[in-house]
Amino acid sequence: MDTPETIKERVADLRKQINRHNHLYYVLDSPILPDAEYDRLMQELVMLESQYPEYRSATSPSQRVGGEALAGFEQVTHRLPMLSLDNAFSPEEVRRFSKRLNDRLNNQEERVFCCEPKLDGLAVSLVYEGGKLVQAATRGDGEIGELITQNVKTIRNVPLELVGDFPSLVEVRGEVFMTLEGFKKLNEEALRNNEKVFANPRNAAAGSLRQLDSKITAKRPLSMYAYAMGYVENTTLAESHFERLMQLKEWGFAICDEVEQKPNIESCLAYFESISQKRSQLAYDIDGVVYKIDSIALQRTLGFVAKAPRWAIAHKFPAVEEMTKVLDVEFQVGRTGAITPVARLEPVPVAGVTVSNATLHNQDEIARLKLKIGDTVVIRRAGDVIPQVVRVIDDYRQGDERPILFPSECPVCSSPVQRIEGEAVIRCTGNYFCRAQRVEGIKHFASRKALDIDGLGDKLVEQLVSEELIESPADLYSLSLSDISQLERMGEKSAQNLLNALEKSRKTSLAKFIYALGIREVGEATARSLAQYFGDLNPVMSASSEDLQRINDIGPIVAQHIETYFADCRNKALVERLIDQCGLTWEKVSIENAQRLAGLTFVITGTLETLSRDEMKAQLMALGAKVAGSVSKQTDALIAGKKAGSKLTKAQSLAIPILQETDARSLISEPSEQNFKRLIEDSSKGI
DNA sequence: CCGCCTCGAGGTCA
DNA sequence: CTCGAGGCGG
Repeated sequence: MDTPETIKERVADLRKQINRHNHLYYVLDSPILPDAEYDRLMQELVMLESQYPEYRSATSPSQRVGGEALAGFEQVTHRLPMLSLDNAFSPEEVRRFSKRLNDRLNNQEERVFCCEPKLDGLAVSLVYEGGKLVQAATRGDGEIGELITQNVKTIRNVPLELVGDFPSLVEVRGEVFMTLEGFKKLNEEALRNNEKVFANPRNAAAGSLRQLDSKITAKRPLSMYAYAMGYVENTTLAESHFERLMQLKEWGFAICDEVEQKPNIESCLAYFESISQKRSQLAYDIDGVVYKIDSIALQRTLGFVAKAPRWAIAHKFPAVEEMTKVLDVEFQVGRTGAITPVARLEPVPVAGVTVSNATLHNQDEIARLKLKIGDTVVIRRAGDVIPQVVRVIDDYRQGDERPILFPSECPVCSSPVQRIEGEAVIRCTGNYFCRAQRVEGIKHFASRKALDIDGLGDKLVEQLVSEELIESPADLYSLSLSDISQLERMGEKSAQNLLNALEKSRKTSLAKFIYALGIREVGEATARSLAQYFGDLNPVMSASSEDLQRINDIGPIVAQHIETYFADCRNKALVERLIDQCGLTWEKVSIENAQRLAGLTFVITGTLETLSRDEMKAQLMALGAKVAGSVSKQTDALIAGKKAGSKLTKAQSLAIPILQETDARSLISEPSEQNFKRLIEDSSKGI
């Protein structure tokens, strides 16, 4: 008899069996059950769950066959940003990386590294609460990604539930990829069904994860290897990266077999050689190897630069080179008026993609290459993606090649071009009168890293400008439904979508707003520094070049660009209009950061080496911390530089934790209570 | 820069 | 139904 109890038990039993066989098959690679039997178990489970909804579960292995299609992907903010890695293309660069580490750590000891192949797939972030997979997201821009939970659940070697001694909350990062065998089979089947084939395994994997219907994803041969932990709560973790990977393995994740610990940088280079040898026999595509400082404590000390950890580097394989012909060279005008030559190439496949364009950067580059139109050239895809002309093959010259003539006036607005002494680029002097510069400025304003206005792509901006509906970013906000829908290929639906996106973009952050203005040399990182240092726009606008240079990483040139920008009344008018009329707003300082160190009180003493006490104070206060003048029982930690005096003695007598300058900097680059506690613990051990 | 997915526009056809 | 734009990821 099928009593509720027996059904419940059967469901639990099926899940247990399927999970076990999944693990044996996809993680341990040693199946003990025929596929047909596995399928039968799965079918029975799916059937029972559909018949008895009360026994359904978000982490049941039946999730692996996919579920309801979504209307679209939601966005999610990563608890810790997903950073990228610095690249090295030669042993020399790797050794320089090692030297940088040692210099920063102030000693020349050998360091243990964890080495792992760099899989050519896509990074994902998986969040487990109470051991259950509750969220999976793409990397996105590093801060905000897209929720692809139901798609990731179909990946067979991703555990839906963790086993063993796992933390109550853990974010795991890994690479989703397609094995070469899986890719081949998928394309063979596509060919049989007269569907289009995928260009390469990476794109096939990326495309599979972007399916709104997870039932399609479930049919794609995807795998994932975990390579790091992100945010973790409530557990003791190993103090070595390698050991942490082993912990991940214990919790049920697949880890790449080739991961190894190496005692020093030279053995990392030997590892690179051995992986290079093995590369063609591996079951998946890789584009290099990654070296990470193995000690988590050292990782913490080293911290991060703007978008990458200081303690890791990707050692990439040399790019594949191919030969093709330069059909023509065109000139593009960028946002700052820079005129860039672009080579139109005879399309040629390079490492799985067809290349038909390559930037030539500037006049010097063309002179260096001695390039002419009609030349046969060697091209490669440099560092991941951007095609590059490497050299001209002189032997293939026919004699009918034409020289590349640089324009003396802007190809768009016919203003004279200018080459500033010491700069490689030529620039259009038309500035605001140049349509191309205005268009590029608006594109930049709307771009993902700036105000992120969905649906406002290149073509649309060009249309809006050429129809004279807008000439500055501020004009975007006065567009009406009828303005937009009169355009080619813009129906009411698209127009309304754009209006909604514009409305949404009004709420932004100070850093994004500053970045969106498109001030020369002010990229994302600089914009963030400015926002964090000044906390509001007015002080940035009125800051002198000297004021600006007090910020780390802002030198005289960047400072001058910023000062010049805000000195121009047209720019001031634009900013004013954006805020007063268009209604752009942002939270005072970024609240998120402002609260990170809220409630902590520091005292700074002694001479700091890398920045002044005032700067350290400003940085800590920007993160919400208090900085007091004298040590008392209320002080959470004393930051002691060189030649610290009475404050140090007093802190010691009150048993107040003492942080070194490097600790404080680590705290600023990773501002969290958790990190603060760790630093305090580490420092107390040191005493 | 390129490949992939998705969506909307606008055509064709019923 | 087809086409092209837009968004995304590396």
